[in-house]
Amino acid sequence: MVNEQSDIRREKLQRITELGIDPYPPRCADALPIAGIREVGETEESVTVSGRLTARREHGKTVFADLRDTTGSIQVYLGMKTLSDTEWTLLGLLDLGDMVQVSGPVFVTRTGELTVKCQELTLLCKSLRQLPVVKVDSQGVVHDEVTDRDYLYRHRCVDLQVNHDSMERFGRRSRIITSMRSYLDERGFLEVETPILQPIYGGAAADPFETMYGSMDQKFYLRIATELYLKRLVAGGMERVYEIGKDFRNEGVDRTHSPEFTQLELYEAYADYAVMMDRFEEMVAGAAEAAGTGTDITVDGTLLSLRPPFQRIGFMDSLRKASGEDLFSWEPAELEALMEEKGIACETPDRITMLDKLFDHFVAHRIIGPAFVVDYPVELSPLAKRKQGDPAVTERFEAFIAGLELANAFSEQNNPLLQREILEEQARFSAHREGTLDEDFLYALEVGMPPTGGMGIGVDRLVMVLTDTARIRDTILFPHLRRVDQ
RNA sequence: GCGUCCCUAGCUCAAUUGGCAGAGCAACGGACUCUUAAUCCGUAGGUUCCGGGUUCGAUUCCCGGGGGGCGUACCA
Repeated sequence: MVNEQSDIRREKLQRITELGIDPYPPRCADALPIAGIREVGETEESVTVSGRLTARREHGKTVFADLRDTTGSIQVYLGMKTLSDTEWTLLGLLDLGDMVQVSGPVFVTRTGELTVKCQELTLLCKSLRQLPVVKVDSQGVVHDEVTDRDYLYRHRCVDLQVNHDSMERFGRRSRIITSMRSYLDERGFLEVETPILQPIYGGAAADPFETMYGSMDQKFYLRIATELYLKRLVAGGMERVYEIGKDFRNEGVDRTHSPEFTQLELYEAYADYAVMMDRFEEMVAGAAEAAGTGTDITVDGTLLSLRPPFQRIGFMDSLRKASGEDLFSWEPAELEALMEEKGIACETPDRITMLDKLFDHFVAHRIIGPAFVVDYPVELSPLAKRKQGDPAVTERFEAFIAGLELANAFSEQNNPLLQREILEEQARFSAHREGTLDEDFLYALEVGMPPTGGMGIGVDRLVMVLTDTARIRDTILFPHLRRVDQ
């Protein structure tokens, strides 16, 4: 489709080429980051800076332009007298969005703006698309901010350029992940990669994406968790392992759920869920520092502290307190009546599922935290060990911050006979399973896995908390959108 | 999946009861040698998401489709 705006830019491109200028040169001279130039300040010496043209203010034989790179923005002064004829002509053919390199001394204008006086102008890349022009006035008010989420998600390259917050958020995401990786690396954890395509899926309860493996003529699934493979590695003698990667759950999308999301799973031999609590506390505090927020953060207007130790909340206790009833002694029919009264839907109204839903309703989403919910009923925790002295509950916790479930951890079940029994039982009742046991996982447990603590951390959600972001999609660079046929 | 709201120029948004589709920014032409949402004069820019229907006439009302936002459900 022909569009007048891009026609104009293509024409300019043509004229630039006719000037003997390569609009897409293969390389350019070394340049200082803009932040570096701001540090140096005024100087007679010539500096070189590269960036994208974001604004232009013309005054006849003089032009002021703004140049931006990842480190910041700076004003450039371009005068007809200080440029060659070709450069001056080139300047007239530049558009907002073009990338250029300028060289010259740095001075301060009458109005106090640090400015590079351009004595050499080089085009680095001609932009053929007109991007939205977002302006910020002297009061700091943003004008014409782009708010069309569809447009921004479909063209993240535009979002990153016009929305400073977005660029900032993804920078923080990267630093958060780096800090967690460093934390684990420094403690002797081995980063590994396990299959994304799996013949049998497991490690969580969720609908999988299915695919066909052509040359094997077999159905495969995109993993819903890395758990069962990582435990195989612990059984094999990799005593400390972790994986940061995508899991895929063929489920609905909402503010806190993305079908493709990033999870960090780690397993530590000779440790238990109490050790995992320490790990979580330390990693979150470290990630907060890396994100530049420190441990006192604000999420959706609420102040909270990420300084360890985090609060412990009993699953059953908290439900008892929050509901004012001892729901654990209730009959299923009574629970069902309460569910109906509260308007909580439940497809499989067995006692334990209902208790879990009631917990979500009364407790989970209201936990500001940070807090560890402990003592989960065994029925909800098929891969966790039972608590000594209280076989009704498991050595498991879920970590909550600002109402979000951020982590799930337990002392891993390593009794192969018990694990088989539980998984077989599970397979009989769970709608999510197709009755396929992961025999190779059980084989690994039979070979023998030492006492082990394991944990999964929802990375996208951690980023949400540490960047005060309301939607998980805003922490994912390329969230899924329906395909639109053009 | 269900409910609800939205889709108009490159971007942000108008358009009375159903009556000539408009503005700001960006773009284009011109003026201007320290501006910074630069300013001033002028110009162009539209499949009103798509397809039907009602009507003399549809951006507006109705039906169907597409995409998105929000809420809700599913997600040990």
